[in-house]
Formats: sequence, structure tokens, C-alpha cells
Amino acid sequence: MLDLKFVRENPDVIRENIRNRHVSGDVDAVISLYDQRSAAIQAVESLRNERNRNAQAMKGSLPQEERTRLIEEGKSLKEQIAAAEATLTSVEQELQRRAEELPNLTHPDTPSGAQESDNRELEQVGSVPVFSFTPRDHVAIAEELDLVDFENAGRVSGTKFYYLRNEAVYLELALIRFAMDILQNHGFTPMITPDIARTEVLQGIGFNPRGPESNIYNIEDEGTSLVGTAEITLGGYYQNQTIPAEELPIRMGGLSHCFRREAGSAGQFSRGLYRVHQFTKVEMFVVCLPEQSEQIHRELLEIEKEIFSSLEIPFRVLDICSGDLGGPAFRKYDLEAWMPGRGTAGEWGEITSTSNCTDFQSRRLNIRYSGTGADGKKERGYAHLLNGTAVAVSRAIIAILENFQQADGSVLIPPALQGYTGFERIPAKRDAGKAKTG
RNA sequence: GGAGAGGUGACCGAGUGGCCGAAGGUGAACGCUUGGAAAGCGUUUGUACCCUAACCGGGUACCGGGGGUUCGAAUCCCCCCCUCUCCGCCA
Repeated sequence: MLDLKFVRENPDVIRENIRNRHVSGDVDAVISLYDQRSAAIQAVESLRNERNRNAQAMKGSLPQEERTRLIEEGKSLKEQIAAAEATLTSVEQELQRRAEELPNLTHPDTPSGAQESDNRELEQVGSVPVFSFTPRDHVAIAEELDLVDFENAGRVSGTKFYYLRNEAVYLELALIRFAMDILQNHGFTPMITPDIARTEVLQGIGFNPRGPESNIYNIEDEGTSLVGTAEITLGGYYQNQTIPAEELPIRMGGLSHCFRREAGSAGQFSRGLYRVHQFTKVEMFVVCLPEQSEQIHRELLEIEKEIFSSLEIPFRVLDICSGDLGGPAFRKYDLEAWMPGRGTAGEWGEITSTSNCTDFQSRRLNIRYSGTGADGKKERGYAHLLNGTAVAVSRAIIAILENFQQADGSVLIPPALQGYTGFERIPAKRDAGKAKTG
């Protein structure tokens, strides 16, 4: 959520930002409600002031007449206060609702635009592999090598679920450990997080669990949801806390499952492991001071590049355009890996994303810092929050299977990962008994 | 899940209807004292929001959370949450 005082004082900036991001949001309504709220607060507080005076006046012993008069006055005040409070509550709820529709401010260097094609490509790293044969997509590879089973998962859990089998299991475990080790080298605290979070935390991070377009699985009767990313639980970790400035930045590397409903998304670009209801992800999350966030955002991007460079997966870096940022992000970079089996002759596919959400999430989550400024005075404010994908395992597996497939049908393991998998290659088709169904 | 005890400021701990934003202590900051330090003495020491040019001043709220009773609630009532102890269950 934005700072409403800032919105009140800079309506044109907000209007321009809404236009630039191609979202809807009514600044004038927010401002009007904000003013109504101030007036309502003043009304309530002055009535309460009178009530307190009235109560004070009744402390000692008084003539019965006087006492009766004061009690009558108090009763009247009580009713007026209740009415004023009801007004305030309804104004506040409406203000909150409208204010949450406003997206975060946008970094001045963010490319302007509404579509994916407006994203700015910053660089390409590694070279797209050239095959002496027609490369297959990861679904074909995985089925032939008995690595992924969608069919039985469909019966057991539903479509877009999957079992990993054989080497794919160790591949997932290896990727997790590989990513976690890199994060630890960069000063991140390794964490394994809950896969369920309370609604208020989801909302604080910027997810709307109950909306019609929600991508979130809700737990019945609990006020909780399955998390779509560890960003939720890592952000919630410091909810309602004030952190001493000298402890910042705090870097966390969280492992979790991610659950997404993905209602209505189908088609060839969602094939196989690309868009699934459950996957495993190692997520980076940073809490820092406002003046640190831009630098740390670059740092998160560098770590993502380090991870995929080390895996020798070709990728490109995108500076995401204003219309594609999503509500909380001030600036966002995506890494897209080359996926030779995607589309007709290979396509780029998103594998990581890192966002600087500035104070947009921390205001709602109430995560603050306190310190001493240069002038010796106390300083406090909302911390800046950043997140980034270290490894989204299912998509990393796609990239590895498709880029490292060999003419003989085997798949090489990226050298950097071999120490973690314990094998150098997933051998070509064996006669290992696969439980066929159907 | 069942039974009992308890949740007060940075911390400990008083407070059972108005004199409580909250005693006392600890810790911290500043000053005095000292050759220096300790001790001692004095002063200070929460957050959010509203009004305001103002982190000057004024006001409101906050004693786990939410409701209620009352002219008035940290104090009384109800619901919920959490912690501790015992029992049960379980990986």
C-alpha cells in the first residue's frame, strides 16, 4: 500500500503512475476518502475529549443534582461517540479498499509499456545450444527417461500435478542444495518455511486470496492459504516488528513448496512442468533500509545470474516494463532461460524474477526500522522489502533437460551440479520397469 | 484434544472501577561528583494517529486480541489467541 499522505499531496504523480502502468485506480476517490477520514477522526476525538472531561468532573463527591446532570450528559456523549465511530469505521474500510487498488510507484528507468514486448532486454548470457538432431521438449525427454509422471499424478491429485521419479528426484534435491549453498555464501540465512500462511500476511505481500481471479488455494474454515511462494512467509517473518537499523540488511534464503491454482491457463506454453499447481522453490528475501534497496536489487539479480551461469544455461535478462510489474513492484528484472523444446524452434521462458517492492509491502505488514540519523535524532520508517527467485526447481529442470539433451537420448548434468547429484548423466532409455497406466 | 496457571512499558514487577500512560526496580541517556572509574546525587527515558509550518505545543488511542457492561474500564463480563505445568495423542 502507498503512503496515503504522499498520495494526498501528490495526486498528479499517482495519476500519471496509474496511467503509465495501465491499471485502474481512483486517486480522487482515495483523496476524498482520506479527507473524510481525517474529519471523522477529528469528530470522534473531540467527542472522546468531552467524555474524558465529563468523567474527570465526576471524580469527587458532588451534589446529587450536579451528578445526575453529568451522568445525563455522559450518556448523550456515549451515543454520539458510537455514531461517530461507526462513520469513521465505514470510511476507513472504504479508504483501505480503494487505496489498495493503487500500485506502487515506478522506478524512473523502468521501460514504459503495456505488453511483454515492451520489456527491455538488458543482456544475454551464454549461447543458445546448436543440436545435430531435432531437440525434444522436456515432456518427451522426461517420459522416455522415466523422470516425470503426469498421468498417475492426474489420477491421484489432478491435472498439472506430477511425480518426479528416479534421477529427477536427485536433480531437484541437487538444485535446492546448490542454490542454498550459493545463497549462504552471499550471507543469506538458510530457512525452510511453512507452506501455509494467514490471509493477512498474503494480503500484506500483495496477494488477494479471495478474489475471483485468485491464484491461491485457500484452506477451508481456517483463514489460511497454501503459499504461492516463500516470499509470503519470509515477508511475514518480520511482520509487526521494528528492526534496529544496524541489523539491516537482513538476507533470507527460503525453501518452500509453491501452490498455484493457475485457473484457465492452458496451451502449449503451459505444457509439462512449465506451469504446474505445485513446485519447489528457493527464494531470496531481503529486508533493508530505503537507501540500500536499489543496490540490493542489483545484488539479487547478480546472484540469479551467477546461479544460471554456473549451471551453463543460456539466459537473457529483462527489465520488466511498467504495465507488467504487478502491484507491489517498484522495479522488476526477469531471467528467461533458453528452452529448446519450447515453441517450434525454442523459446525463452521465465525462470526467475526479482522485485524491489520498496515500502509497499512493509507498510501493510508493519515492518519498520529504527536508527539514529546523522543529526543524532531518532529515525524510523518502513523498511524496504525485496524478493528474488534463486531456483524455481520445476523450470530449472525444464532448462536442464532441454539444453543438456544428447543425441543418444541421455541428458548430461551441468558440471556445477554433478557434485550435488552424484551422477554426471541421466542415461538413455533403460528397461527399468515403469508402472504404465491406462 | 482435556485440566490448571498466567499474559502490564526495553526488561522485572505493582496495580480489582475515577487520584493510572500506568508505582517501584533494572537497564539506557545526559549532567553533577572524581586524577580516572565505581558508587552516589539529579534529570530524562514508549508507540501510532489527528490538529499544527514544526520530531514546539495540544488532543486521541494503546496494560495479549476482539466485543460488552458503565457517566467513566488495565481493573467487571463474554469470546478468541498465546505462554507455562500436568495428562492424552503423534513423526
